[in-house]
Amino acid sequence: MTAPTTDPSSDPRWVLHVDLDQFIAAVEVRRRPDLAGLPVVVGGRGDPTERGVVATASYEARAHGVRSGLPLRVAVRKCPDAVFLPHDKPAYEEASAEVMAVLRDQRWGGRPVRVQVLGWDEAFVGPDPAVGEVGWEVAGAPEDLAAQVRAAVLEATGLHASVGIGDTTLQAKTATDLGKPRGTFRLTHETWLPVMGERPVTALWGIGPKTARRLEALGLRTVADLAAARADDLATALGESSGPWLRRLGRGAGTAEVDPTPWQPRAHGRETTFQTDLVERADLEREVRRLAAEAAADIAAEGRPAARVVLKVRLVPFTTLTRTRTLPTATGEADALGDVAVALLDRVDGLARGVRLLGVRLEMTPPEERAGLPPRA
DNA sequence: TCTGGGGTCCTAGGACCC
DNA sequence: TCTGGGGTCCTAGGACCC
Repeated sequence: MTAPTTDPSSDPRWVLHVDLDQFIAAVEVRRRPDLAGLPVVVGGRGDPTERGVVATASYEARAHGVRSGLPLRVAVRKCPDAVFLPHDKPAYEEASAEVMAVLRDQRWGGRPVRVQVLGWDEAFVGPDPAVGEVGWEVAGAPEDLAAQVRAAVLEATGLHASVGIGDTTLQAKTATDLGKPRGTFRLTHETWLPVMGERPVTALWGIGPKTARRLEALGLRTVADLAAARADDLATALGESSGPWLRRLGRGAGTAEVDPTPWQPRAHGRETTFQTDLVERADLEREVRRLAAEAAADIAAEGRPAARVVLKVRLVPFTTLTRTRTLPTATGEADALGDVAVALLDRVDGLARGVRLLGVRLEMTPPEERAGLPPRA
């Protein structure tokens, strides 16, 4: 084994992050071209008088202040002329599969690229490491692969994508936002701090408002602040694992490695927010059993039993809590899992206040280790 | 204005054991 | 009899992402 490259600036490797523009809204417009150019809001059952939030808004609707996560009832006030559509999961899954197939068909340096799927509408795409260091440069610039990918996706699916290029996956993911819509943007070790340094830490993948507030208490507001922070201070304030990880985030650090291993889910769950709060015990039990049965069907499709059952309850007005039971023996049997989930209801106080949401999550036993390999390298 | 549904990972505290 | 330290498992909650 040779030592890994220690000087990142000499490393020729890079990686792309491909992200579809307003994916869900774009899929809807693709099958209803008459909606092109109109404000389109997708979410819930498509009825803005109901409980629900915006999944995706088209750019025309965003111009009115409608964004993901906004309650539909608020969205309709901000943009009364918008077309409201129900969330159609199977349609988006199918469109996603089309896009990922196009990405996997791409070649670079004479070899198939590697694809790491991150969600319905985004993936890392990188050259096969076997292309070799010389080959990376000979094969061309990353901007060429970015253009190739965007053109291929558009031609095959009619959907527009933006692409970020980075020396690390974090840089690539971050760069995509700077290229949107329908664009390409590149970040490198050299340009990371000049471009990102003065931005707030929430611009980083994995830092939300809560972590930002904790960092601000340490005097760290910008990406540059975080990059220059003392590792010890971060570890003390935010945890042995999170502290060092945050510092690496600030520096745009990491690798360009794309992991093409298919995703192995750890759990499947189902949850429902009721249009009117539930109070009756019989209604609660019926809904818990329904959710458990649906989640059981999901794990049965994986061919793996459940090791733990988690019941989630959102009480009126909006208090959310969970109750968990680790099973003595893993099972996939829907009725038995329903019994466990219903029994967990007894460990919740305050059900009489009314229940806004119920959820059942089934955590699966780990998948079989591949034969011939030691467990957990 | 009133807050979805699908996930993952981390942390902290208590129980229990040696 | 005044009290260590480590490891593991379990539970609950928090935070984040798409």
